[in-house]
Amino acid sequence: MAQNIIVEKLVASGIKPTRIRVALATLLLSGKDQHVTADSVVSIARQKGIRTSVASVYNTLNQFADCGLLKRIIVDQGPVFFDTNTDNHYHVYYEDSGKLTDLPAEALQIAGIDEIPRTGKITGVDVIIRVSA
Amino acid sequence: MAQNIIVEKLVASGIKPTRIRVALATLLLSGKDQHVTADSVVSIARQKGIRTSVASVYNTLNQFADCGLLKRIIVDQGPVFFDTNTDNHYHVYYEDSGKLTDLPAEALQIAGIDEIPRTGKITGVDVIIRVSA
DNA sequence: GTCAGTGCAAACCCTTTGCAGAAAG
DNA sequence: CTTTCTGCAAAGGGTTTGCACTGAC
Repeated sequence: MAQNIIVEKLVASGIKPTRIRVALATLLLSGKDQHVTADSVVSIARQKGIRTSVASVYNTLNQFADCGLLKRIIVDQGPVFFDTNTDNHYHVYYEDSGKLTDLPAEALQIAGIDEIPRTGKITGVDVIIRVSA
Repeated sequence: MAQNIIVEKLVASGIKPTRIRVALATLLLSGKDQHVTADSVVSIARQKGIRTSVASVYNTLNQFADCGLLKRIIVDQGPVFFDTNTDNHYHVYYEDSGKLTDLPAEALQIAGIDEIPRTGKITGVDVIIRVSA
């Protein structure tokens, strides 16, 4: 079991590895990249027999996102997506289906970011390519 | 009065120029670029003595956005921003204050968009630079 | 007189919060 | 024991919807 690796990952991020946190981290952080919503995580978790609640899933996802284990992606006024791929990359959003796909950082070359007039430091560069039929 | 220019602009966009639509279009489309929310439009309108409702403001803003007179900008799970600048351009979002500022298209050079693997056509490229203190 | 447009309130979706019970050390 | 975590239900913010009324041709 890679359970101990998951636990280590949580501890390394400053998160106490409780039952729910380990369970959700196992679902989300040990497989391949995926885009989930709070709702979809509740479904997936229950399907796997993990007894939990909406509130706890939100708590956990927000914690994971705040400490960098997940990335929040906002595409519309609907639910927030959480991306298990935390590398620098971009997104393609299919407006018709609501599906979201990754775009590796190499797919786009963006120049000029450092020259942007601003006060404060850049905490993220979100790029969403919207596509429809 | 530039009222007739506003009416022409609505008609040209396929929108029947009713009382509320002309009033809001006058507020939004005749001055300089601004970022508004449904809520802020209700306030501004009432301040100017325009009697209207939340529902009508949403209806109107959504219509304007759907026909290209306004641009929707989604920055977080809060209210949707409507941008009166419909030119191709990007945004800087100040996470601490919730303020949004424009970034002219020339500020960033983005290469590779046309080569993105996709099905369907690109309806928008949203770029948000997130900044915090 | 017809039909779109408007306003109000209720409904809606997603998310957060308050609080009591459970679990962990 | 104490403290944090969890789950439920209720509240919250933003947006949309249902429906009756208004108003323009």
